[in-house]
Amino acid sequence: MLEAKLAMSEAMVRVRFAPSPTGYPHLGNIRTALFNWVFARHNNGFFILRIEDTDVARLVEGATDVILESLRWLGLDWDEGPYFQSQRLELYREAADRLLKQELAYKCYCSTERLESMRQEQMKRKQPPGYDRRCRNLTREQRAEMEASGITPVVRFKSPLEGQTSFNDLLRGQIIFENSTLDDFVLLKSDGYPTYHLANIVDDHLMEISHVLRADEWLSSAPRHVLLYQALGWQPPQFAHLPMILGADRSKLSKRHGATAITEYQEQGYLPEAMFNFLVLLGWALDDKTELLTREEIIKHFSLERISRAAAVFNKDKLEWMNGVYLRGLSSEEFAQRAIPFLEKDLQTAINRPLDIGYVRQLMPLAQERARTLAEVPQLSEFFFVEELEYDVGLLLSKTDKAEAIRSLQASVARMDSLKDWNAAPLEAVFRPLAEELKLKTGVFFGLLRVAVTGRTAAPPLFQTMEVLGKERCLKRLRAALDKLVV
RNA sequence: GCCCCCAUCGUCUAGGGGACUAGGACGUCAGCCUUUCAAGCUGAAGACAGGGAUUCGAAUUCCCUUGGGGGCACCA
Repeated sequence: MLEAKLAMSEAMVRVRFAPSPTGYPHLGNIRTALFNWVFARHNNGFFILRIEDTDVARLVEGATDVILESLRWLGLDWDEGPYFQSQRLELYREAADRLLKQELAYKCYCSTERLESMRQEQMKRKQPPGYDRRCRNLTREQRAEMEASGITPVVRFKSPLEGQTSFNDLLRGQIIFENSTLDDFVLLKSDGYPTYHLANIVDDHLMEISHVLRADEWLSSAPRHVLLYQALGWQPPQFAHLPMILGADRSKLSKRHGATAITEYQEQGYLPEAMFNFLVLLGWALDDKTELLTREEIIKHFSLERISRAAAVFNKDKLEWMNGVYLRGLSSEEFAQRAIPFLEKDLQTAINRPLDIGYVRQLMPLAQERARTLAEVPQLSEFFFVEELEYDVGLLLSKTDKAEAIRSLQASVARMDSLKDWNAAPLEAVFRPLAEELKLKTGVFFGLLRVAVTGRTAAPPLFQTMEVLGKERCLKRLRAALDKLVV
């Protein structure tokens, strides 16, 4: 019984996403969250959210909210948390005290100025920068002296001076570091807050995290973490360092790369389901051909073994394509629902709000076929809403001369006037023969009508557009076009 | 400078010794469809970084070089 329980808890997957609220999460951060979440769901495990707010100086107001919002947007629900490290300071202090007591850590009184100039000097001499361990072996007297001078010390870890530290990375195999390349890093800052290294280890242990799936950039500090686990006598979790997502210039994603915050993609009209699908494909693939997968399929098939080791460059074109596919896959009702906020927000202010929902529903399918993002919908459909079309007369005359355009439009007005059944099919049944009568190619004639009716040369199919616009609007617009030509 | 990771079309990737004249997707180009646009369909161009080694056989294994990335804070 006990054994069964042990085996079970051993197999229990508990992963965490542990962002720091020093900025808004970008694609890379969220991809890490997503891999953790999918891994948890695949294994019927737990996905834990932990906010690593131990840097008081760099804390960004509202960042935590944006983190939560980003996760919610993508449907990455968490089973525990959010925990806040700022509320757990006592735990880190206890761990640091223990290490101090066991002489596995020591207090360091060096000033930041000294450390800075030391680093400068090391760089100048092309030496690897790192703490020179001046305080590592202070005598009792020296320490008393420092304490007396009122300096608030930091606590540093006593890294082993020789030997190796290694661990098995689930993606990369055995990773070995020479201890001599590690310096005595800080565990506890002088403000009483822990550094990432300490807090991370304490929490991962206390929260019984089974797998740490984090970005590649952490690989270099992994030996410090392993050493810390050893010093504290704890079993380290399994590590997997995920490939990073790079910007188009192949460097680490940062503010420089434009739309970094994931919430901006929401504003730009991307669907969370498309983003989810796209993101999982950045570093993971099911097979040699599947690109489109539902969330359920992803959960079902996800595995660490199929994660690639190489960093990936974010390819926005592909995201856009995929978003378009998801957009077209929506029911027209669903599409309308999602597009309406964008219409309300971006349609020109001269257009009355609230919009006529019935009318919106009618025209949405025409935009749905063409949009790659929801943000494009207002632009694609604006001509449906404006009272007066604004366009250059020249557009009417791009394929015909003036006399012919006038003659054609007049004939069209006459036919329209007498048309009872205002639908795409009957409209086409009227205008196709009319083109023949006018001795115009359909391309030319329909092109003329298109400009008159939409003010553009590129628009949804003419007769469907006319159907949605309605007889009154169409007549009005043809007459407006005639006015433009006659004047 | 030191340490670590990585390396297949422009980009995302499949490939885990013979099934590879290296597959798919985005993008690009061409054609078809067509009242324009979009979508769709068909096709084309496009990659195993280089050099050694192992092997009957290497995109696949090993080594070196080169290239790219990351780290080296009282930041995470």
